Amino acid sequence: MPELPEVRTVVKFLNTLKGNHIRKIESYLPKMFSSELVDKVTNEKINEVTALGKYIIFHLDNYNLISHLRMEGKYFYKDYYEKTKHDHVIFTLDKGYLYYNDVRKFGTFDLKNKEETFTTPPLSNLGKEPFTITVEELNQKLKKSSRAIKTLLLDQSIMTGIGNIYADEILFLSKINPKTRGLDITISQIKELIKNSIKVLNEAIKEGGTTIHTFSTNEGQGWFQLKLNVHTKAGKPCKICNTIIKKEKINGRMSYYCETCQR
DNA sequence: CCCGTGCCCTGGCGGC
DNA sequence: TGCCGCCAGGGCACGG
Repeated sequence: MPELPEVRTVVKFLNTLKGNHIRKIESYLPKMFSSELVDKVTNEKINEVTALGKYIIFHLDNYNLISHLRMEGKYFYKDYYEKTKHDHVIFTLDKGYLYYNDVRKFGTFDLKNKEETFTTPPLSNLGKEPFTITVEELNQKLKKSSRAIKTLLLDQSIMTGIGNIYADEILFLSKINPKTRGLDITISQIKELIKNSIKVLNEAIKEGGTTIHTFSTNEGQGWFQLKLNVHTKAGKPCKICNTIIKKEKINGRMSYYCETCQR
């Protein structure tokens, strides 16, 4: 499931394609990529690809194409044409083909005029990334909520970029129980949360992301799964204190944590 | 306004 | 061995 580090990895790869025009688009899933999008995007040039949280932004000539991979969306580039299973959108470029592949069909595409890109949903709903949020800004959002900190870390309108894997890892490093209410989080804990969010995300970016289910790119898979402390470690001993890692659903999201280290 | 729930979708896995 | 049923999971619509 692509979170900020995986999206950064994909964007790095997509930027190798900039300068290409999108000469033709085949959409096999109009619900995901409508014929109106096909018409508008055809013949536009990919000038730049950037990321915001978990969103990919293709900067075209007249529009910005916003892509979200959700659970299993992937981009593949080949210099030849070969439609495979679960390829839903195929972009013919000046040189080669870009394939959008998505087993669960959860991914989304939005097309925006340049000036409305960041001022309309979905991007206008996002909080800052952990790299730029301040302690005071995060405090303002957490202190009025009785929801669990795990849930709040997943709320993209508070901070953007963190998903289920990294939320568990960040809480472990910060020694915070995932069920702690937002309003019970102290200022020093907020400092820890921001510090560890940056640390975990940067390390994961360095590893090319985390491959737990199927995340991969043309560059291959990511390797951060080898550095996970708690996520997917149910039944195994905590690396710090040997307590067995607990697996528990919190507000509908599977969560992994150490009951001893995270109080 | 705030929060919880259900939905989208399909491969993989547990159970029998 | 084979088949059925259930589950994961990000973001959004909806309802209390």
